Amino acid sequence: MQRVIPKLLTWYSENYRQLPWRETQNPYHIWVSEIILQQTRVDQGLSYYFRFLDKFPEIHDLAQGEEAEILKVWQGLGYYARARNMQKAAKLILSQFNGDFPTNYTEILQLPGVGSYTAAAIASFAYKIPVAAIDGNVKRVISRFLGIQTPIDKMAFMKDTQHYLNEQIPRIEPDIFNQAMIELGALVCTPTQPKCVACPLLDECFAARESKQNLYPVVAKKQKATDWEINYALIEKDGEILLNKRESKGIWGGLHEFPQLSEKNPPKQEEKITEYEHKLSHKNIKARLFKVDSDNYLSQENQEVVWVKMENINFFPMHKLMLKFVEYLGWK
DNA sequence: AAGACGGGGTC
DNA sequence: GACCCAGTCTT
Repeated sequence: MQRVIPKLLTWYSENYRQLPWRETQNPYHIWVSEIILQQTRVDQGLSYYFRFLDKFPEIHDLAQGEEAEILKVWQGLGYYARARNMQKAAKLILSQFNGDFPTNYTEILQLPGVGSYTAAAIASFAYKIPVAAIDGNVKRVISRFLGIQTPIDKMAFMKDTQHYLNEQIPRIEPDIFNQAMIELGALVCTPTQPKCVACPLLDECFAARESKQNLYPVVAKKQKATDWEINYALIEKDGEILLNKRESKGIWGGLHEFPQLSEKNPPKQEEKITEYEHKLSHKNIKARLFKVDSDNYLSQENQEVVWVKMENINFFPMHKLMLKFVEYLGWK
């Protein structure tokens, strides 16, 4: 693609979005932005970026923060392992790198929560290291540009594309090349109705030449959501309610929610307060909230419960489903 | 190699 | 309702 790279870079210089993490070479700031933006749209992540850096201005602050404090900043963004991993990584940077952000691809890749894309993004954006950052945007661009039949979610596609782009990426300003490829996928080479007339790669694009833009990228997997029913218990006593902190691994790890009912405390339909359906990419949840008398509630195993004054409930990090209940109860 | 992991925008 | 977003980790 050497012939179209100059056009790509010119297109980028004339069309890029001005974003706060593009105004800095601070590796910590860039790292924060890249983690937030994993599987997350720019519009959705933008306010979190500012709040996160406001709360944790330096790596040091992140390493020493309370986990609940970090999850509270992350509340509502999803994929909460990202937040927990960031603190692990911050601690690792203090202990293994003397508090300085690692400066090469291999070391950056060692950080928890940092995979091949994020390591390449940080290495190129912060240190101008010529390694291709391949996210969903870039995969789509390359899939169409070369007309690749291998599904983009297969390892072979990533491997081949990494090799291909690592050879194509300019040694001068590799960061701009990566930004340009990502931006092209986000603004022009979009999943549906790509704006090919505005594309700097049009002349050499396989899909455009064959009018097969809609046949690429090829995708193998289609994730199907499974059903999940949750029965929560509203247990109140002396102006306090019971909250459970979820275990750190798995869904909503480390977040707080009402205790869940089970065989030991079966739900009574007549005590139902309200119910919500909550959709995740991998789960269709039907959640009900029951009023449970604190005297009749039997303590359950594997629960880390705490009594909380109602007016303090919002100090605890909670998931979106839980927030629906809190809002319904008028506590938010 | 496949599944788990959130929430939200778009068509 | 399906797709997919500046993906990574676990099994």
